[in-house]
Amino acid sequence: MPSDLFHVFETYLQGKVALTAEEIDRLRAIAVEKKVYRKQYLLQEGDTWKTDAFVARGGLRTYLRTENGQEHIIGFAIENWWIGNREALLSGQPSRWNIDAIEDSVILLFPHDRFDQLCLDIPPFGSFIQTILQRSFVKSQRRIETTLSATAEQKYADFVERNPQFLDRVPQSMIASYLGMTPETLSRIRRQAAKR
Amino acid sequence: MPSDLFHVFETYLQGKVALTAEEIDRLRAIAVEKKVYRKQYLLQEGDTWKTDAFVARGGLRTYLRTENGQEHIIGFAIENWWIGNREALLSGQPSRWNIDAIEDSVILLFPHDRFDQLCLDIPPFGSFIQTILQRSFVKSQRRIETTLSATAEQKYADFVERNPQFLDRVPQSMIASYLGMTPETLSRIRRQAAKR
DNA sequence: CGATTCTTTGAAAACAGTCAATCTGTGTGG
DNA sequence: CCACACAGATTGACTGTTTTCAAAGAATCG
Repeated sequence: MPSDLFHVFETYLQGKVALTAEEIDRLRAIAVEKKVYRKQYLLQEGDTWKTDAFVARGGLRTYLRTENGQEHIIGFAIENWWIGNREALLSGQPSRWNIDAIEDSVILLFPHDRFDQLCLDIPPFGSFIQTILQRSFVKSQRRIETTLSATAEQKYADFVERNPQFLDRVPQSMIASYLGMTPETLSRIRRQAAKR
Repeated sequence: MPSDLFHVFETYLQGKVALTAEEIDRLRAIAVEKKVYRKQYLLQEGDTWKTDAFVARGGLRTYLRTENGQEHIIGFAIENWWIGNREALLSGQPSRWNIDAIEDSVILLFPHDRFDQLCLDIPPFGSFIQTILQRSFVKSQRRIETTLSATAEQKYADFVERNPQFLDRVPQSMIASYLGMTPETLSRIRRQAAKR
């Protein structure tokens, strides 16, 4: 099995931002490929996080584990998504989150210092990344909205509508966790909704 | 009453980012001061939003009104905070949120086009603003965490710890809305917590 | 097939929401 | 200065939803 998945990233960039071959080479030069098999960690709480990370293949989850052992899912990421922990990256502090693989995955890791430098050196790339970040922010605010205003059933309907790509790749119990309810509740809600 | 509160913004910038007098003048040149009295709107759902906005005085709330008339508070902002609707700003679409004043307030409005240009023209300012945005993102993720993992009582304790500056300026019923509970529930929680 | 993991179901308990009434503090007008 | 109105906060009784705990059913994988 060949394992150079940088081309996935190249394809992703196409149509999103116009870069020269040299510029892409500069990105390639700093990319490190990392395989994370199912149930393995990409990041564990307590560790530091100093990279920008792109999922080239597979799927992962980011989650918080509380003192009493409960896991709360912050988010999912599959191929062509960015993943990581902005808080730990900006603060330099140990991560409070965990990231592990739901499927065998391949991640491209870009050391943050160098990545940031490339954002400055290649303005179109920099503003592209900035847009990605701002969209993440908007998404996270949308999630807060839904959390505040929607019933459990509406939350699930909203998730199905906005994230159909996860439905068949993520266990239902993890979706429940992401939505802030127990697996039992989600199961019952689905039964209710199916009746219509 | 003199009404030039740009100096509040200047004071805010000091120590955060080193700008020359000319650079500050360029910011001043595009700033428009707007008074928003208590209960008046800075932004109404359906309107477009094309500015970056800095609160020079007073306090405001951002909230979502659902079909059945319920209000859900997205956030608060007081002097020295930025306020606005990034989703509407980025998309150009009509706002789904409302922003109104909790106290008589004065806002500095920077037309987004020109503001963005200044971020490019004055790199230290640009990266300062970028940092602000990233911190907002991190904050919003923190809020999601708390929503998912904390009990009602923990949510309130967390709010008190992180946002003491709002406690004596925002009605308790609005804090309840922000935390995703009814005013009655918050009242009961406070009584419980006081017993210890 | 057997083991493991995930989902579903049921019954009881805990929790938060609703509705309605009362209480408290603030500010206004007579 | 007092009386009143108003907004916000509290309290109680009740209802509805979600969680918890336990067990049984699917589905998946080696």
